[in-house]
Amino acid sequence: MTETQEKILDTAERLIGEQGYAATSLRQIIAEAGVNLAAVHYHFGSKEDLLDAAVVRKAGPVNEARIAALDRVEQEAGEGQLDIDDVLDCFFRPMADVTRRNQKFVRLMGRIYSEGLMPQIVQKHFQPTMGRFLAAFRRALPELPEEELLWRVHFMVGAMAHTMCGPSSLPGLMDAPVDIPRRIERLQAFLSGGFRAPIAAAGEKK
Amino acid sequence: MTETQEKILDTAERLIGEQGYAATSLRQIIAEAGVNLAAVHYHFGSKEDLLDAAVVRKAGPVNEARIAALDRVEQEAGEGQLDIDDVLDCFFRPMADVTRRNQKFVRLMGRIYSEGLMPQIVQKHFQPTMGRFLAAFRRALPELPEEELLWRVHFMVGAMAHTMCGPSSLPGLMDAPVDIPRRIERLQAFLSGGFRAPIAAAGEKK
DNA sequence: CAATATTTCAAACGACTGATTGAATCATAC
DNA sequence: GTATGATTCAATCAGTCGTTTGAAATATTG
Repeated sequence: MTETQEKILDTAERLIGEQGYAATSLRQIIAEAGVNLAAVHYHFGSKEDLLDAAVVRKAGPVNEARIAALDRVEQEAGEGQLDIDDVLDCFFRPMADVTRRNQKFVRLMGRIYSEGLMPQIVQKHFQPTMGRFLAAFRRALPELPEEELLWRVHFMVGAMAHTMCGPSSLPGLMDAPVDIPRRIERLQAFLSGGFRAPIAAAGEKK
Repeated sequence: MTETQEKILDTAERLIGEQGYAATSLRQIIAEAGVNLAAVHYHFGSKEDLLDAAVVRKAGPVNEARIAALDRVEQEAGEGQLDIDDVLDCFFRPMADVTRRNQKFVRLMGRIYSEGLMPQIVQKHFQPTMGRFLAAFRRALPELPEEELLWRVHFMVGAMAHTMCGPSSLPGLMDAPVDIPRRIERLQAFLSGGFRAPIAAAGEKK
């Protein structure tokens, strides 16, 4: 990994995280990175491959740490039931850890999910981890029907993506200090309550 | 409101909702709407103003219905405490209602929030309603510190935006029938549990 | 019908997009 | 020291972007 490649990846990670993929041009990236335009295509091939490289560089270690933590928790549990808070912890703690060193990547991840324009990237880099965690959620919440479980994981991803993307648009949070690990703690507690909630009755009219 | 204007707004609502604002070009909109390119600028002024018009057209009635529902619930409660489920119902039921007639707008709303590139639009059209609901959430959850409450509302918006944006990327939900009102019921139950959850201890190390 | 106002149209504007080229520069190895 | 490969560079490609223009077409009014 040359210095040029790292400068490109760092800048792409930051700018795409802040502005989105479609709204960020290669020329803006290379200008702020201080490299030549052709270097992007020489090292990465295309704009889409650049995003892929930026994601895989950071997502790989995070997902490995998630799986490792889940392995540990599942081993401790043996045949018994899993605790939903432990599963959530396995999922969010590695993200909080990497965030302590670098706030930019988690915003890129939020964009990836929110923008939703690159399902193949989500598929390639996050789906295997998601599969493992879906199984863990099932074990932690065996009374939840499969479809309800999938939706609740979907809600979790949405809340996470929006939370990681940037400062809140709510008046009181705009100028709050950006303490993302604390944010993740709050999110985790909120999601824990959500996962434990009773299922909505279908078609209730009040 | 001429037929041309409606065709433009309908198509913009659909395409921007599906693809995002930056990724959708005016030429794609006018091609699918079957109108001339200049008509967009003649009727709306600019691309940004077009988005604004598409939002205000549908968001206005939804937010009015939300406020009306909240008025009713608050009147019934008198001086007493509000029920969080009632407040959530005031917020989500008008959205579910409009969704039963038109699924496109709620996806556009999701995009607006997710893309986060137009804080001024969110500010202009959603902030007044949000202010009323923040006060209601405070009354329903008086034991929650202000900052925690703001974050939980933020999580709610994120889960909502992601859920409204489109089909889930989770394997089991990709080909599920798109029953958005049912989706909203599930989301509401999930959020109810989240809002009631105990607050996370700060900096817990497990 | 004539006159006025509103709306539509094809054409073009300059700026910007992602991508490509071939020569220049650098590093490494013989 | 020179040959070889890897990397950087300015210049340019064809295409698209949002926006503007002025003339044609349509609708409205007197």
